[in-house]
Amino acid sequence: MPLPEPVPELTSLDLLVSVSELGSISAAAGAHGITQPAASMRLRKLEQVLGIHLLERATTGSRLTPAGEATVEWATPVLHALESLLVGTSALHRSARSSLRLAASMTVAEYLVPSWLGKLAGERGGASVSLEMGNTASVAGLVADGRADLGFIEGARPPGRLSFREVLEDELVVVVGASHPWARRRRVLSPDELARTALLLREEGSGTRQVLAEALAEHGLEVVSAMELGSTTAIKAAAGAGAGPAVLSALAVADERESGALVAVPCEGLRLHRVIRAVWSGRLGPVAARLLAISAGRHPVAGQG
Amino acid sequence: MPLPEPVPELTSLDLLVSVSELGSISAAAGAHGITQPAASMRLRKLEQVLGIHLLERATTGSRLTPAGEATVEWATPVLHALESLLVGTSALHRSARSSLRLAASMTVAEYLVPSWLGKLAGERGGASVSLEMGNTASVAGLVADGRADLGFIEGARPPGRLSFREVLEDELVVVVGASHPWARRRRVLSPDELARTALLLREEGSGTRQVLAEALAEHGLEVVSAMELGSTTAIKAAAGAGAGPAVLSALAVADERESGALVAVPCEGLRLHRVIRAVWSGRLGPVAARLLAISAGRHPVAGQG
DNA sequence: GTAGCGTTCTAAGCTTCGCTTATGCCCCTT
DNA sequence: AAGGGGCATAAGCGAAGCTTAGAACGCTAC
Repeated sequence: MPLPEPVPELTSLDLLVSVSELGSISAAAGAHGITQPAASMRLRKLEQVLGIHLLERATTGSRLTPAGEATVEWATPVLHALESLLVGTSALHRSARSSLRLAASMTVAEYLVPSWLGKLAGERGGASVSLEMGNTASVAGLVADGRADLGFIEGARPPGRLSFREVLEDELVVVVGASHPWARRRRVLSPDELARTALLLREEGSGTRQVLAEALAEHGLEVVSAMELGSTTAIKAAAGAGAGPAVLSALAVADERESGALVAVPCEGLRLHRVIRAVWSGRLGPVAARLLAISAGRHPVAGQG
Repeated sequence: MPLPEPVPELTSLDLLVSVSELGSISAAAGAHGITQPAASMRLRKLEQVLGIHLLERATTGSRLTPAGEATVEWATPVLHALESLLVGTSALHRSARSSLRLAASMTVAEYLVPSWLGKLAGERGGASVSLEMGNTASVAGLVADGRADLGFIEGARPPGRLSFREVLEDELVVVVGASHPWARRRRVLSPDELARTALLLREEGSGTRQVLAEALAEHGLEVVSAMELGSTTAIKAAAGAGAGPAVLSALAVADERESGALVAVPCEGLRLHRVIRAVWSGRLGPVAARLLAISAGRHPVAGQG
């Protein structure tokens, strides 16, 4: 479902935030490395795109209107989320030398690493971090080979003589779109019932699917797929549209559950837990140790509520 | 602190999400109303801006690389936050006729209304909602005059014969930047101590400042301002930079507390609560009733933890 | 009161970027 | 073997955005 046009520009939203902090258009322009007329035009266009007055301009500077203040408040989470994206993608460059080389499973890399790196950057500015994604085996391999300083794996205990530490617990949850009958269901789901239902799943080989299959296998059951999709996003979109139930990591659906787009269905009698552990080899450097401490800090519980 | 250049385009991120859902560049192009070469160019540029390969192109369609999947996951919160911004700003148009006319105090309008409207839109598509912002008195006036169907006010009990209902409780919290000494403080803050400290505040007349002043007045104390700033954002930025403690609504600093940019300092003996109430006059229409139900639903507790 | 500084808008000119149309190649399917 | 879907390339056009330059306005200090 594409965005409605027209869409405000990220740089213009950022510029508006700067105006609110600095008090004048020209100061904000300077901070962004553009000229004052350019900044003025961008803000005028932003007002036009949003259809509201954002600034009260005066020859002594510019103040935000109440609508402008609200827009700044609404823009802040957009820009924060963008920063996470930039932190994550920039870590994915195969940079030659980095002060910290991470390796992580998909779930950890996608949902946890950017916020950890954000906190790390908040404390020590100039740490260049690289990130490699892979399954548990390949992450363990990178760490064992010394090609990664610190790794994060799911489920299995680390092989060999790697040091490890439990970081947090993840849990798979059954989710459906808000329009699905199960969204209003009160009874707890039984393993049997889940196995009789066609589910939205990743292709064979996905770690999440494997955990689900093993949990069902303990009851002598097998997964039935309604549709095999290529990405977590595709599964979430399909489930949200009511295409059926899906089983995903609680970390992956935290946002959608909060916004109400997806509803978790309580489920009983299945071992859908998995532990996320940090692994490393030898002695940790100072930056790696700091990241480990951040990652093992308090986290919102990924419960099934 | 401006964004680093270059910044990815929102429409390109949205396009990437569509590719991940639809499985091909040309299908995504069609969904966005642009031609296939244009979509191809945008995605190529996005890859260049982010510095990573996002797509595995083939003559049978395109699949996301692992890095592409992660990018989609990271883009999703950006786009969700953007949708909230668009919902909020579009409600601020003074539209001639709307199926629901809201009035709300700044805090409610900024931090709660967009998510309520998002949920409302999720259930009933075509409700056009308008939003007016103001202080408690003006909101009550709009509702009493029949120029708003439903209002949300803070603190005071609604005047006159308006119907009302408690929606949630808000709380003011003392926050400091992560580098401030109080961030690592263990002792609880006393009213006396708070009054002896110069604080970052809005100008006189702000509702938040008034609540703080009244709470201190109960102890015979007065607020001391270190700096008077024009917007909540400016205060948060200054506090985050370590300029001093600020006192803000828990709703306003929820994001920053989660990200660690701001730290709440426990505080004892002050009445920093305020109740947020919905107010209306006469009989509620179906859309207004639905929004009221959404607003009075469960919410994350705005505690002082 | 006047000079000066900082703020804003306007205007003109230029460059650059992005989209569309048209075309060719490749691979899978029938 | 032929057709269709999907992606890339090339050319041309149009528009959008930035910079430089100039002018008006208001506050402040002398």
